[in-house]
Amino acid sequence: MVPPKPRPSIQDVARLAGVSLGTVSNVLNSPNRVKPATIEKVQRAIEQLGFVRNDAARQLKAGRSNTVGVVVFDAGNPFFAELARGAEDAAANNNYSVLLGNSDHKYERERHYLQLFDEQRMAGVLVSPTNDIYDQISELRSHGTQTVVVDRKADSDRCCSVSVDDFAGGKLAVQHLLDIGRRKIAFVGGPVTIQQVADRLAGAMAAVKKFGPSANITVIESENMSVLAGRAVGQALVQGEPADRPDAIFAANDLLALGLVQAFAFQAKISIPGDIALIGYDDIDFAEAAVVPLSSVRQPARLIGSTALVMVLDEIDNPSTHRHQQVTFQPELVIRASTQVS
Amino acid sequence: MVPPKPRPSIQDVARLAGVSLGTVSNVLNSPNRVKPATIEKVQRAIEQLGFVRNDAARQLKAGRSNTVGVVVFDAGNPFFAELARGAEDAAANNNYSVLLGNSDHKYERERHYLQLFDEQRMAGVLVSPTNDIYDQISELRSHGTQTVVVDRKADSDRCCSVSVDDFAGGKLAVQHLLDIGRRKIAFVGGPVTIQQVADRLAGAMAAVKKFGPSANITVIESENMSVLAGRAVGQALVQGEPADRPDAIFAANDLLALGLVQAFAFQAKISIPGDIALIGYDDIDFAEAAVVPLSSVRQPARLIGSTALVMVLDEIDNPSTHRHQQVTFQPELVIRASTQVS
DNA sequence: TCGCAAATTTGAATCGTTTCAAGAGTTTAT
DNA sequence: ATAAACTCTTGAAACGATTCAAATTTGCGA
Repeated sequence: MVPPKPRPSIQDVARLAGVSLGTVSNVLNSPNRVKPATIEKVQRAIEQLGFVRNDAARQLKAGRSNTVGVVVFDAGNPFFAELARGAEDAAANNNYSVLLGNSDHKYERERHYLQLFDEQRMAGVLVSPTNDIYDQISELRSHGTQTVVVDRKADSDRCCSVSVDDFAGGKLAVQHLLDIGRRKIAFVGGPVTIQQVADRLAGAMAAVKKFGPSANITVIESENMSVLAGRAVGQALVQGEPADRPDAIFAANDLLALGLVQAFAFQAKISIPGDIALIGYDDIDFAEAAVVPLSSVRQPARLIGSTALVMVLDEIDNPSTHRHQQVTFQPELVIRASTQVS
Repeated sequence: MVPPKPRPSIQDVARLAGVSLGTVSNVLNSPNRVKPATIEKVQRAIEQLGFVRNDAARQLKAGRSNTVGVVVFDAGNPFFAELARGAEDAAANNNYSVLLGNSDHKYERERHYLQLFDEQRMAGVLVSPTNDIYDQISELRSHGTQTVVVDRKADSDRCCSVSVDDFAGGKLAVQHLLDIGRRKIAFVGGPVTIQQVADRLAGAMAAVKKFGPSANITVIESENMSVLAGRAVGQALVQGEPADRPDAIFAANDLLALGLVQAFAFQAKISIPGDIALIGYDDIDFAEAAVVPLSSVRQPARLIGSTALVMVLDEIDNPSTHRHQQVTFQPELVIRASTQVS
């Protein structure tokens, strides 16, 4: 059993290479100032010792890190996975790294990650906040960690945010359902305490209201936003009176919509879009690949991620000239078979 | 424009509270040694200044961090998302944090994250390696960063690994297809250079071989392992001669299988399991929720993650008594409608 | 009131980098 | 040959937390 040998430091490298520690540091950080022959010597020593920079010491001296933390509440949701990917791409282009914390819908874990990122003096943080996390975000910001809110418009103008206009998205979806002649609309989603759900619903209602009294919308609140929850709602509809059924459904996300598709398609009880037209939200890969390819409202997930990252970097690099901004992307209607009456 | 005020240090807190910096540190780390009244004073000062510990300094002194890095190649794949979740749960129980790096199938990014974790002196690392990353892992290990390989058996016995017996899984799947009377089996998956795919295929072939000459298996190599790739293969089968079709398919993962389902179900060209029985791999949530609920081979993703994390912690905490081990979980057959001839 | 042990508090030393003024070598221009 | 102007290299001084031996205070019994 060898005692864990201490890792070699820049000192050890310097000693082995026969130079001073300042020179080793220069080789690492500004090789142009060092004579090529010396670089050679130092690099040989680095290799020989297996030296790896200690980022903790480096950060301590520098005062900040080159890493941006991202907190999402469901890393498994394709939308967030895509968003994170966008952030990573943008970071890679700027010599930053992205580390992901998955809060798994748990408030406590979300706090934990924000605390961790604060202690680690992350250069910046991207966070898709649950409802009650705002005070902690402003605390983070007041400590000097630049933060950008994603997938939701920041309440105040004291911080940047990148989001998609969920109201417009909801309106777009329902407008489309009305356009193809449906009048008895149902909204499936929940819990409505989630801001995004509430906004999409509000948009949906606005569309119906604007259309006039011949159309109406009912709200079916689901347990959560998963495939299984969607299927449960779908099964209830299948078992209910056909006369009570809506002729079109707007689901608050694609997972729900997929669950509905499955419940309806099972033994072909309800035809899509014949009996019920169906539109989802997010346009995840599975939407296109469903039995009945699913119409959806596309959110530019990747773009949201990369934009947010660029914004946080701007805030980091130009704290004095930086102006906070709320970027809101417009969602886009994607029409597929589930709302196409041939 | 205020210049970014430097963050308060433990020194500032000490000054404001009128105690020495050692006392502040004690309040933070061993409050039992400090008089309650003093704790009170110090905490007030901490609050007032908005002091947050500087993890870089703490790590520098301590020599190691409380964070475990996890590198996965597709954070969006439900299997890995679940694995990460398991790791996070186990970490949370032990006062560790987990940070996720998504390599997005890119070799270069995988290297980048391993390098980053090395520089950050992560307590440990969990990594699901692509084929060519082994030398870098052993480098990591030789630097003293404890590493556990997940979702793949480590080549050498010099490091821990947690995996699932893919050979057994493949065998299980095909044995089941044979059990329900199918003889003309097809394997869909690819590229076969992926170790996991190769192992599953080998298991499948072993099952057929053991059964005897009345059964046979053909390999249909897919572009990749996505839903779309599965659908492409499925469409080719739909368009081909019915006589050439297999009577059962084993897909190397559920995404492929879902793609096949969709191609077959479209206009009900091929019935499942009537014409072709179908079994997937991974048992992701979508499998149960498919039009035809999908039989699959379940991998205990969450358990893999938590086990791996516990193992890496053991290696961290007891470097001298720690024995490397290769844990291999057995996969489990999950039978659903897609292979049930009623 | 005094003495001694236990309970608190102190602050210098340390971790491994980066920075930067100053020193040492080289070259170029006269 | 000498000054001026470079190019390289050096090493002490941070950064902010933890540790720990030493100093100080407190509590208690006689």
